[in-house]
Amino acid sequence: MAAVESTKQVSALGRALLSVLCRREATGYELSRAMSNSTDYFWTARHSQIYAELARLETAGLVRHTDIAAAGPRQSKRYAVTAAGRRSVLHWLRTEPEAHVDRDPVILRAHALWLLPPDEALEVLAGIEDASRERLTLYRSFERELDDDGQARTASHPDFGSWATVRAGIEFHQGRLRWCRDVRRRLQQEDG
Amino acid sequence: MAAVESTKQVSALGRALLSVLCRREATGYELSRAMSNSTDYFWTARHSQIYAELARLETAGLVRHTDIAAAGPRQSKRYAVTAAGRRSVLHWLRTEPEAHVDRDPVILRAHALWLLPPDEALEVLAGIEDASRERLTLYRSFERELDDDGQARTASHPDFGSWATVRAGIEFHQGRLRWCRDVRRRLQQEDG
DNA sequence: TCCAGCATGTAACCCGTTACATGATTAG
DNA sequence: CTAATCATGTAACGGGTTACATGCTGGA
Repeated sequence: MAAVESTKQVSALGRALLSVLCRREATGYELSRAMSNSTDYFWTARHSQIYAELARLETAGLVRHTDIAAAGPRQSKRYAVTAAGRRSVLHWLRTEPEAHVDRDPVILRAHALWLLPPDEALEVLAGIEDASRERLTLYRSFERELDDDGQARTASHPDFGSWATVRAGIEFHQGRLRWCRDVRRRLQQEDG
Repeated sequence: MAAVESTKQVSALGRALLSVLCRREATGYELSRAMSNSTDYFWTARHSQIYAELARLETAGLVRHTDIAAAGPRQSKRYAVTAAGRRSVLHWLRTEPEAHVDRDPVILRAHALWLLPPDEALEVLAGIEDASRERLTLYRSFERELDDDGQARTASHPDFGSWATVRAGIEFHQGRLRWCRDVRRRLQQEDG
């Protein structure tokens, strides 16, 4: 008798958690620390969501926990992917990429930018530019760390995944800066 | 006595709708046609959401409708921004840009890519690349149309806003293609 | 003493998607 | 005759954020 392989779909958050747990075992708290700041250009989630999703993954048989002693009042739960969990990640990687709708507030502003006088529009643009520059220096320092460590060059090492996401962040913000330059040029044509 | 200026915050969708209505009056149906496909790299929403949000904007006094004859059984409602609506858009444009968390499925895949053997990872990458190339040709044709029309050069013309969003889409996918190239190189280093 | 960090969890709420519902006109 | 398009709307549900709750340890 084959085990009942989760008929239910794993959510995107579930995949993100599994994908982290494929690297190393972790508690919900550790996962939430790693994912509640979006500084690593990967995936964000709050602890409230993570604890709930871990429970769901466990009933689906994709992760398993062992109780460990903890500093706080409660016991801590160390989660690990099961064989079925790893299989489900690999299966997902082999399926067609899902469509992505991005609702980016910068794009909203861009769409309404014509309503502002050019000099004010330039200010808005400068704000966007500053934010992207800041992100860029952050991601670049991450990339340097990963490159110095060397493991990110090995395609089968977890660091390769980290490098790939950080690189995507870099490329994104470089693109955004180029966009800022393009828009600025047109605004200045008008202004000058 | 000054009118009670909406104490409630306008949602992102609300701002998107106002920003379209600042260009031209429109019915809910027209708005939903314009926004239900994400082909113009601006903002997406379903009609169910749009009709509800328009009602909210109206009670907040930011838009106003006039009934018009329609093809269907119901009357159609043509919406227009009010002075307060236009003010609220301008006010928002002058506030600090909000942070954006993007949960991009491509990034999720990238993070887990090390789990696949290099040749399969290359296939995944090729799929991502194809999707971005397709988008790029679409957006480039939009940009050409806008540039041919000429109005997009005028910073105070609505087309300037369209051009800016389309340009952002182009820059985004160019960045993504560069990313694909970078990742592919590292994978091939491993492979070859 | 008081605050930060550890370590869970629950509940209320908002935003977005999917699906249900209605009914007229027009093109095939 | 049938399907698509016009043109609204409601309801159920899932994902995500914010806020509430608990209680221990270690440092300022």
